[in-house]
Amino acid sequence: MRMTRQRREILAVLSRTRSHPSAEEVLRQVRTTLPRVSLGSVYRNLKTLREAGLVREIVTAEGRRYDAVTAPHPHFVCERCSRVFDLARPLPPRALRRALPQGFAVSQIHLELRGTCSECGSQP
Amino acid sequence: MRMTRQRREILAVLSRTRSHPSAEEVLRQVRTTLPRVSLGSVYRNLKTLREAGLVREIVTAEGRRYDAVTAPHPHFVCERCSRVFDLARPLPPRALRRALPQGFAVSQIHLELRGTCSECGSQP
DNA sequence: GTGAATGCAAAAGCTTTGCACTCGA
DNA sequence: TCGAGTGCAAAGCTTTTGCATTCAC
Repeated sequence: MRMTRQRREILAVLSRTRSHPSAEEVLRQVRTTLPRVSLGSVYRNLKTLREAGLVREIVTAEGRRYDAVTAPHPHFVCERCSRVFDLARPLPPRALRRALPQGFAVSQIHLELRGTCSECGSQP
Repeated sequence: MRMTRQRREILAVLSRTRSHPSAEEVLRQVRTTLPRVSLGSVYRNLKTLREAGLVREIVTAEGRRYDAVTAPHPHFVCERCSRVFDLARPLPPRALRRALPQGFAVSQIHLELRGTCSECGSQP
């Protein structure tokens, strides 16, 4: 994998935030440093970085978000402000495995909680 | 909510399968009975039925799927054949709640396991 | 030098929407 | 009857792709 300026910058943007930006938001951030980057390159690089295990894609009802923290951890999606929060990893996988039919092999666990974050909850 | 033939048939299709069809697949099924149904009506009805609590939308990396079983339960997505399977409800919510920051209110829990189903796993 | 990566623009999904017509209550 | 719902087609988004050019190695 060739480390182009675009690729490096996309990775840097994702590494320095915990806000789980969309591809469009990554583009905006990257353009503050490299103004001529195209949206196509952002998508291509997000895919390449994902395949290299450096970036994780989070699919929610609100769209696809990207995360440089690839260790498995659950997310909380606020249904009012659409922000995505990281949660600590709370899952005893034993309980899950017990629910699996014979012959099913798990490679990933996506756990997403939805609701209202503390900030939105304190507003009327 | 007016119970049109289209709406009734869409609900019937979803109720008689456990295969979590996409909107396109719902359309195909409904058209065996009502050949002139449009894709727009399928989407509009899925939305209406969802808002009425009669249908659940499942957002996965493979696209949106629909389910007439609205009781919360986790899913297993096979990464080879893309089929979606129902799992029994195994989650002790207490463990999850402990992971939540102060002030966050949970309205839904989406748990998705990914991997290889027994059928695909037994093939090379 | 050379092939992987880029920018640009077009294309390809998937989902929503505008509009005149239909039909369920 | 009459307004919610429909079919059709167009529009809207997001994501992917083709192609000539650029640039990291």
